Amino acid sequence: MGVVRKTQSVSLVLEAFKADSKAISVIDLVDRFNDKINKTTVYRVLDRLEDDGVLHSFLGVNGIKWYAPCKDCSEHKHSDVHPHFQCTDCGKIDCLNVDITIPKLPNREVVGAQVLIQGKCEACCN
Amino acid sequence: MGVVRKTQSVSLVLEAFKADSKAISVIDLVDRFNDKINKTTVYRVLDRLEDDGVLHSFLGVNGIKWYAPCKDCSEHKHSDVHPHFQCTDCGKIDCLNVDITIPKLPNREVVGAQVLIQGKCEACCN
DNA sequence: AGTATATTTGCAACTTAGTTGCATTAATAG
DNA sequence: CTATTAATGCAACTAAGTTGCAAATATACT
Repeated sequence: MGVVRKTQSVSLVLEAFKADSKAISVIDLVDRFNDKINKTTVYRVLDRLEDDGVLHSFLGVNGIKWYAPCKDCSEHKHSDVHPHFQCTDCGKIDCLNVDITIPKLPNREVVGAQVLIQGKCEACCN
Repeated sequence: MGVVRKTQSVSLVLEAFKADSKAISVIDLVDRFNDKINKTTVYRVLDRLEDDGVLHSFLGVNGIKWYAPCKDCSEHKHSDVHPHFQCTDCGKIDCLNVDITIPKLPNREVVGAQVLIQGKCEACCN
């Protein structure tokens, strides 16, 4: 179901994620492409790529949207239960390959969770 | 150090939290008091109450700011490691009295974490 | 290749959450 | 009850994200 067309904008965005394979904030992407892709288009491309299971999104410390490449996400079932780590020094975000166990909650039906761990990243620890 | 004066605005805001003791979004508070307290003042009162360790803040699903009464938070050391639960049906948020264990991360210094669990709340499960 | 169709894009204008500066008001100390 | 300092209201602003619509472009079909 190639709902997502391989346009120039899509290629550019995907290249950005291939380059450093970390999470990138929408703001950063909009800024990075501000002479090549329109702001609105960046938002829409990211939206489509998320729908297609290529990227997944989450919120950083200030409620800013970030995207990262999906590894184990399929189009319909996003396994977004992995935590993200945001550095308080440089602000960069990594996806962590760790599983966080969400406790069973009586009388509640859990469908997902967002975990954002804050601290100093590997680079900033030196 | 009574840096926070007991003004009318502060009393009104505190009453709101005493009333239902759940988390309340800033948007809700601004709206609730829109004929009694100026929007800017609501933001500033919440800010001060958080500094004083009376309330703690966190972000809901759409990056909207929420506040909840602190139980074990002191003025200088906020023990904000408890998770929050946001209902996907009614949108309300509870503080959970559960501890989430953050895994040890090699080469990183963890200073905190924000955990937002999503699902159906007790009321909406019936 | 050339054309039809549907998706994608750019633009401008808008919405919404949150912030800032500054003059006025009100709480507390003395 | 006055002086001092913190708190408030207002208006204007910032920044992230959205919407509608006309123009452009990718794909499917012949």
